[in-house]
Amino acid sequence: MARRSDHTREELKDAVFKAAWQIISEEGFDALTARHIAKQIGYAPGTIYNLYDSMDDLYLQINAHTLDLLNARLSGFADNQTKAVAAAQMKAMAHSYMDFARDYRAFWLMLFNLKVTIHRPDAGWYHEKVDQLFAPLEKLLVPFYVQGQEKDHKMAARILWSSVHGLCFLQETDKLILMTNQSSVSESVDYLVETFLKGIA
Amino acid sequence: MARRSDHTREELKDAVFKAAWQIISEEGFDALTARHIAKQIGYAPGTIYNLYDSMDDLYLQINAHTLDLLNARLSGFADNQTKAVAAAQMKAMAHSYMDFARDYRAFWLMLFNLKVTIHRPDAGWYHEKVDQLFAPLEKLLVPFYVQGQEKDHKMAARILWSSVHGLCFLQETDKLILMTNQSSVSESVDYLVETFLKGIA
DNA sequence: ACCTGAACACCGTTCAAGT
DNA sequence: ACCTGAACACCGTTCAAGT
Repeated sequence: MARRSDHTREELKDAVFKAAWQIISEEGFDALTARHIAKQIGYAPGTIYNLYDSMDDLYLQINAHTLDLLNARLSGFADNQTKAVAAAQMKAMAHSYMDFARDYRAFWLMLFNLKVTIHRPDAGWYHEKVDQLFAPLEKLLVPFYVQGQEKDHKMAARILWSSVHGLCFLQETDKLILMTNQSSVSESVDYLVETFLKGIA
Repeated sequence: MARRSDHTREELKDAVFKAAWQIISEEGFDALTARHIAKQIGYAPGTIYNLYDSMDDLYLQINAHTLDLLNARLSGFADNQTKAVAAAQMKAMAHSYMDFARDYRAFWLMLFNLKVTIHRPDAGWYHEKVDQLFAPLEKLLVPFYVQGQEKDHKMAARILWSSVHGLCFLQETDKLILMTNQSSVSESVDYLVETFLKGIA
């Protein structure tokens, strides 16, 4: 059909992204296929490959946007407080993460999909977005470490982050049946944060 | 071709399982397809569906066997020790888990593949295998809790387990770039166990 | 009774051909 | 220059037909 003048390249790329986002939120991430998107936007499947390198590329762009949303949600916590306040903030942050996982379930799951690996040479920008996740937690941990303990401080942020994620992930994906009743997941997260902070105090 | 008398049903089912296991270990879990297995054992794809309900069913059987291997590896730790000995045992157990993840990488990853969900009504036996994972850690935590703290005790086992897994998973799948150098992952696990135990002591 | 293999409804990706 | 859509090489799963 030759070039369609009704959309610029950027508009079209955005239309693909938006269609993909909608498909995922309505039907889950495994419903995201090139043919499905093509039908949605009224173009041929091949067109998508004019705009994105591959479906994995598009998948990565989606994940990047999810990380932006997550970073925005986690960056609103105050820093440089007393230990007690910081502890409360950390709990709130962990719950914020769990809420995000529920609010954006399909997108959050995609971040940990084994199908997609990020070993492409140009994915430095993606790893920077991932690194941003640690910053707010590191700030909250400031009152717990003195100068000269930078290594432990950084390590603690990553450990605590991984731990909270581990609990959240195993719970949400039903990979482990961790709890008997619903409420005790957040109870566990609180217990984890409390215990960990008591351990480093 | 009618019935082939060269194999009993059980032998054939076993052949499918073994072929699947081999394919996974040699080419990764995404190489596991019905057609691939069929070619390997010299049967038609349809035959697999005589022996297993679906590919997901076979997938679940593979996971079950992986859990058996994991349970076997983690069950060899002594219990009812002093706190100090128990702490050392817990670290060793955590490292054992990380070693298992590396030794059986493709199989271990399958346990957490989002593609497969275990919401089938007859999967109680599977969840029992999963529950077994907590038992050895619970035993090691005995010296840290007194009577009346059964709830915290059980919760602690699940939290610690999830935390170690979280670290291991994010590291092994490159989902987060947690560490700068290789050695610090096990360092982190040690720090986690130490800090957590200090927190509950 | 067991196994086949064609068939159905899908995939991601490519690329010659059209406008 | 852009888009098509057929083509290629795959999927999981089913089931009439053969022995």
